[in-house]
Amino acid sequence: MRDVRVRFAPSPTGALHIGGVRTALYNYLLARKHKGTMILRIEDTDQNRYVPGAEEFIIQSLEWAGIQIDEGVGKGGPHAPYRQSERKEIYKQYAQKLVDESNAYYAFDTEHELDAMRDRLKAQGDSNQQYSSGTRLQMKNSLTLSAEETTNKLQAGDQYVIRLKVPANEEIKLTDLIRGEVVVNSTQIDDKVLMKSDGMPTYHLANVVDDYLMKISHVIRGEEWLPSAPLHVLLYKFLGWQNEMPEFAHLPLLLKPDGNGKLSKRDADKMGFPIFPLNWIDPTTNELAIGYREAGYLPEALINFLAFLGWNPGTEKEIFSMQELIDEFTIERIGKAGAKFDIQKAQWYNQYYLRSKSDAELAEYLIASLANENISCSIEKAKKISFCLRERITFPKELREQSNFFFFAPTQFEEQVIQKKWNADLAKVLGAYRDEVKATRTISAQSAKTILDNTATHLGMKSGQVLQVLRMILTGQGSGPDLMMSIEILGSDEVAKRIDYAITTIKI
RNA sequence: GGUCCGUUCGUCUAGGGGUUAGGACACCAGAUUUUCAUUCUGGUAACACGGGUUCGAUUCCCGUACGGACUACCA
Repeated sequence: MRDVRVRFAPSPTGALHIGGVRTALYNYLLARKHKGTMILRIEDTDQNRYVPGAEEFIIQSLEWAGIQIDEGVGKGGPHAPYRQSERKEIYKQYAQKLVDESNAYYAFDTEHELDAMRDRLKAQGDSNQQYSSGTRLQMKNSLTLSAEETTNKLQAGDQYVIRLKVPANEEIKLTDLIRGEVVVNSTQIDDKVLMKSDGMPTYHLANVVDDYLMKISHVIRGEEWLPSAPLHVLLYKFLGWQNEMPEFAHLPLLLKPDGNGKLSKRDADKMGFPIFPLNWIDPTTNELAIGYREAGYLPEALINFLAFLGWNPGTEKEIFSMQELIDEFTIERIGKAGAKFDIQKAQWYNQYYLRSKSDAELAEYLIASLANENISCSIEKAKKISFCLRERITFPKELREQSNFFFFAPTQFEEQVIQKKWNADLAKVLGAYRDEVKATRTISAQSAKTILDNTATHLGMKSGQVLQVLRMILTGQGSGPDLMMSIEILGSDEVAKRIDYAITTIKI
């Protein structure tokens, strides 16, 4: 098997989409599995759609996701430059070669003329209105113009494009690693523009030339490219590179969660989940789209989730680190059908990976988010809080949200609970409990429990009768983490203070 | 419209000529937790349809339906 060299080749027309991350991931997994090379190539041949910042966004996103680039934009390498806009001259040579060998031709048709041709064919009831073997001789190009006219036009600086001369009625076969053999009749393929009038190549030419020059072994890309894959095969053939042609694998698409169609930013917004890996501010609208990172997803969770959208190891194991994915990954086990995007599964993965963090790691996060609000907290306390909350959270930010009562005493209590449970006897128990707690300098969850039991029993009650109210006056909430552990963290002084406040405030 | 690709629980999927069609997420119930969450146990739930081939088809073949992608001087 030849050296595995794969590329992720996005176009900087906006933020990198989550589907793009998956495509990059599959490329990366194959590269790492075979000790190959992962290349990042930027396909910026459309000057009109270029979005500033998109390239940096792509690089940062991959970095965050843990997808490492070995060669390419931002990294360099033996086949630089890796930005297609900087390789114009290279494409021009190959386009010229194709023209010289009569596999391509100059075309001078204006946009208006092209529209007219399509309208005419449509009116005739033609099933497809293409610039192809059937129609090219009715158009204005170097096949219909005399050599002299063509030369004159070129020299006069007339606008032109170079089109591929696709032969009529030839079976073009290709083997897709995911779909098997795909056969298309060349009559179905139109004479694709290879070089645009602005001197830039189109995707088709640039892609084939670069994949050849960069010695790409496997082209792993989205299914939307499958229809044009036969065209690419034809290009390899015309350029004499059929023996070096990469293997193709066209990935099933990520579909929207409800209904059908491919996943779009609109769907994600509607359902309330991120579509981009990182925060992205649209440069034209200035609108902020929250990224997976900022929404609290851990990269290992996202990667595990994404890997399983269309691929599985054939076993019942569902938790995979990047290294395990690399070890197990094979293209053969990629599914054929599109996968609906299910954010609930992503959340489940997130919860799993978040839980596998140590108390110290969670504490670090908690301290940082508290620091943003100028609230100080010792490492010890933060670790205890993390221990209490770790089983209760899906996202890191919940650590801060659910720990609020540790830092701020409740000032009001739920009417319903108080109305229902509060009475003179209970107040008496609470008063006694406060005194006992206050007398205990350092209170532990264990001692908090013992004291409560004793106090309640002594006054003819059961601790269970007091617990709900005690939670309410201590935390302001009807439910939450283990109350005795919470008391330990709060400390005896604070607990006494809060009970005191409740007793003096609540009047029945 | 044309070309290409696809179709197993609600979702992601395993499987494969004879299976109680397996797992995970979600959902529901019970247990644990004197709260909630967690955890544990259990449960509901799928081979798109019609023809072949075959002793037998969810699995192979052909159609149909449905869905998707593509059909630009966009990638």
